[in-house]
Amino acid sequence: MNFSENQSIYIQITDYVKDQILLSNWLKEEKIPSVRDLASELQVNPNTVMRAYDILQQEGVIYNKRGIGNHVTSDAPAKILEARKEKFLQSELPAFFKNMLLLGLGIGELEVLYTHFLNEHPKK
Amino acid sequence: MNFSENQSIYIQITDYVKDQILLSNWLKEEKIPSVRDLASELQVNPNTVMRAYDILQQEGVIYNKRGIGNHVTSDAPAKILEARKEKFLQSELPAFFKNMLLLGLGIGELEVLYTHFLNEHPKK
Amino acid sequence: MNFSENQSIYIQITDYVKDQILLSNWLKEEKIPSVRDLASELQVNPNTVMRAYDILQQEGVIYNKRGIGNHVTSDAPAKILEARKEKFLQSELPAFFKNMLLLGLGIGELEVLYTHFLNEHPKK
Amino acid sequence: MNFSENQSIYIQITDYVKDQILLSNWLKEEKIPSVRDLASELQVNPNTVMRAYDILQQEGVIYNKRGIGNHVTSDAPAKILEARKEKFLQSELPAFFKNMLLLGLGIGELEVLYTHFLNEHPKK
DNA sequence: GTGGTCTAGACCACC
DNA sequence: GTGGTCTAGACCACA
Repeated sequence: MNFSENQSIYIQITDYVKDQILLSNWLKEEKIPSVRDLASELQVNPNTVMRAYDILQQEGVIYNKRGIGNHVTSDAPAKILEARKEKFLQSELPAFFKNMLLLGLGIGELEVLYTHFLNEHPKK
Repeated sequence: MNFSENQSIYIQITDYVKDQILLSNWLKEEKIPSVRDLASELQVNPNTVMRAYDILQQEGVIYNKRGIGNHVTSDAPAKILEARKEKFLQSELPAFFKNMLLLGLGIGELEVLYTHFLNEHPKK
Repeated sequence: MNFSENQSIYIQITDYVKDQILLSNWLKEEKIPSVRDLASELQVNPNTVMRAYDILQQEGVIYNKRGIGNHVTSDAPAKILEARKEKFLQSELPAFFKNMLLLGLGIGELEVLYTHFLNEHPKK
Repeated sequence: MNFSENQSIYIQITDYVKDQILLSNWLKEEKIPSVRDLASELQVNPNTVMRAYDILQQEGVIYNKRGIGNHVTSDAPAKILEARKEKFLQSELPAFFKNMLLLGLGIGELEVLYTHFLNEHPKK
């Protein structure tokens, strides 16, 4: 995995885990990779993975069974999706609209660009 | 002004200055607020404003008349617009469309949200 | 049984066993559940129960008859009660009183709360 | 400061900070010691103090002014007191009453012990 | 084997 | 000066 320079690694790891869950690669109530395993897979220090797991636990996305490992909570996918939606509507959308105004882009032009985008990124 | 937690303050200040120029609040060849004045207005350390002005100078958005102050360059609005457009098309737009897909949002719903936004942010 | 997050499970198991003895659910010289049985009943790893039994043996609360199983010692209730009393008076009581002061709780209010508690936890 | 063996150091540091606030040694909106300063004062690694400060930030007890340092929030004392009260009523009180029952201690005897305690710990 | 804690030390962005 | 991130490595409790 290649990490972006703009964001701290542990945040990118939380996003990575959430993606795996949303993509159903890691299922509800199933064990996820141990701290050490994921660390060696992603080529980072175990402490960094630990920090990501800490955050995910606080967010209720994973939980720990002592001595056994971390597991996906049953409502993890819903929570993740909800949080992303919230963030999109609250912060990304207004910023996007503001940019449209500044750049003089109307909803009509946007639609053209969107159609373009869909053609280049067809559903699998 | 309220600063976001996610970005460094000096970057937000450069954006603020650029916004003022794009909105024609600060005109070409006109003097902009001194480092000290803007610092006290925005409630930040003068060094922070200084750093923002440094960057704006490097980008050719403002220039310094010794002993007088900083001024907007004559091609500032064009430059800023160009850069914003570039960034918008290259990185923001694809990410935005990707999120629309993820959240199952169509161009129709987007139009409704946009109309809403326009009503809440009428042009002066 | 629901285990607290704040304490290790094997400690909670020793407390559980001691409670059973104090409540006369498990009598002197009687056989107590085997490691496996208690483990499956409490939904924990047998090693964890084993560790708890080890400690209880060292404390002289239970003893092992080879090939037969663990039994409550004849002086177990007295020992447990003595230890609890000691701990209660030495550490819990002062901390409790200190908290009462901090929260401005008097002996009168405490009595009300205690009556409440008794109503919700009637003796069998 | 002497740390207990039973609890992780960073938790004890959060309690230490809360105590300072409750005792009005550190006032609302005032700067608290920097990570490095407190670390050297308490003879621990800066990372350990950092972890404590992280938690306190999440709890809304302190907040960070970038490049300047951490400060006590204005509602910190109320929050801390509220949390301690909650914990006392929810977990300490029931455990305490349960012990009273097991040890055959009535409210009358408790009152005697409390009077005793008050005599030994007079208000300053 | 699992996670959790702590240290030492480096480097960085920011003010 | 401030906090924040990351690494390397040790040690421990727990299952």
